Amino acid sequence: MAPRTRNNPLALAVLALLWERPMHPYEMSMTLRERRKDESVRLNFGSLYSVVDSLVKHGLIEAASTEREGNRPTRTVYRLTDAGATEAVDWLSDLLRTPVKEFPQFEAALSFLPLLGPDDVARLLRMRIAALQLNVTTVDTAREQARAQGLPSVFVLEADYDSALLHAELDFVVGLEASITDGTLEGVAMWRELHARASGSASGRLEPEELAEALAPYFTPEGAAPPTA
Amino acid sequence: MAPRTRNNPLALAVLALLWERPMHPYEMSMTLRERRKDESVRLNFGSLYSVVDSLVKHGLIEAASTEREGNRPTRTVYRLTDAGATEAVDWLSDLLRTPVKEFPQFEAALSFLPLLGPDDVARLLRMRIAALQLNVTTVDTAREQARAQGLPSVFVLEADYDSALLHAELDFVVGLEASITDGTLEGVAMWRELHARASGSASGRLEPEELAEALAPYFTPEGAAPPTA
DNA sequence: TCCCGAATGCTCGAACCAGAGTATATCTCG
DNA sequence: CGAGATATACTCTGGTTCGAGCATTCGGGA
Repeated sequence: MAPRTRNNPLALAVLALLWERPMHPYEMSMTLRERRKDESVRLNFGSLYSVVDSLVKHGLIEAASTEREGNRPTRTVYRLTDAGATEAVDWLSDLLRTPVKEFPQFEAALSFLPLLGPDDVARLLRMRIAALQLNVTTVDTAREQARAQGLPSVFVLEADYDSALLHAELDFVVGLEASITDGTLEGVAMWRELHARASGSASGRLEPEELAEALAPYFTPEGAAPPTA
Repeated sequence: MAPRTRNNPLALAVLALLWERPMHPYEMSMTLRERRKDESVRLNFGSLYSVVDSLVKHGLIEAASTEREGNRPTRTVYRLTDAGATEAVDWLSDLLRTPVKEFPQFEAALSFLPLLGPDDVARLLRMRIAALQLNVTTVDTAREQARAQGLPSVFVLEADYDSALLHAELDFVVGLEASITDGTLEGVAMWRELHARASGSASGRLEPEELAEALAPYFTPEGAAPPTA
């Protein structure tokens, strides 16, 4: 048997839910929604069913019964196996112990920022700031609501984490926007000049050569020799 | 033609690289490595070649020539099309303007934390803290090195962002570990009791019923009625 | 009574991705 | 000077993921 790769955390969610009681897939998805776990784990129907199949194939869960209510499609109810319980604990422990490298899309965007001009970037970042502020209030009111319901913090730590990351991103973006706008970001002058020339050109876009030349001193073919002063 | 989905940021990286000059796929991957962009964009060979194919199919890049050196496999050199340049700018703008929901694995883990006992969790978090501290120093020395090479900050913003997120996570985890250990986290008493009973049981693991009962007051079938005091 | 829309519960295909595998060329080091 | 390590440059395969689509049932209003 293929030695299971732990790629989709939705599988962990399934194991965790079945820990409580046997369920059929649709019920799992509804339960995850009800508990807002779909904010922390990517949930979509197609993936859910294939994840369940894969868990069955690896003996971590098993069909407990198939039932039907009225004339609806039959539902298969699954239960956790011993191997599944062990796997849940192991996997969860691993995730807590060892940070995994993530690739946020915004980070990718930052990598290629110089393609756009500084003024455009600053404008876009201001829009991002507004959106982030909205997200912050959304998350924070959701947290308050959970507290008001008497749900102890232990059960909503994921929201706290989310909030912490959101605030960190917001701070970063605010600082970045400011440093571009007021020109204190190192290299912004060169960046601006590059695009000033470009906007005079036919396309209005940065010309390939310009960018290549600007980068050349730092990334020579021989490998990042520092530009001699 | 299928209206291209913007899922893999590696495609954006390809567009950005070809903006500078035509390249063949292997050269792209090496350039990304050299510039450390593989820290911000998930790069692997298999994906690179399929991403390139897909971009060709959608007319965003095109084969410029095929060449061979000595007896090596032939290389196809690609160049950016006008449509590709537009797409790069649009996509990049979108990524900067609009935050996209990410699903960090650690957040998923936090969602299912109560499966483990508080002492185990605290121990695992202490290991995570050590690992995160190591990552922080790694990222920060890399940044300093880049600065020492004279590379202006505009070209390494992604590292700054990474560092900001890392610090935020570190702070969060340190706080969480402390609040579990000293018992100030709300609900930790109940959590501890749950597992104290479990460890006396045959399996040494939390019994399904225990967890279900603990959760029941907050997530009733009718939908999250607050437990009446 | 009958139709609309929401909820229930799953199926399917196409795209996507990861990473091992392949094959040659060059470099290195005793 | 030969053998292994490293670099070059893909190719293949099989699993994963997405999201639209399908089929049924139920409740509620005209």
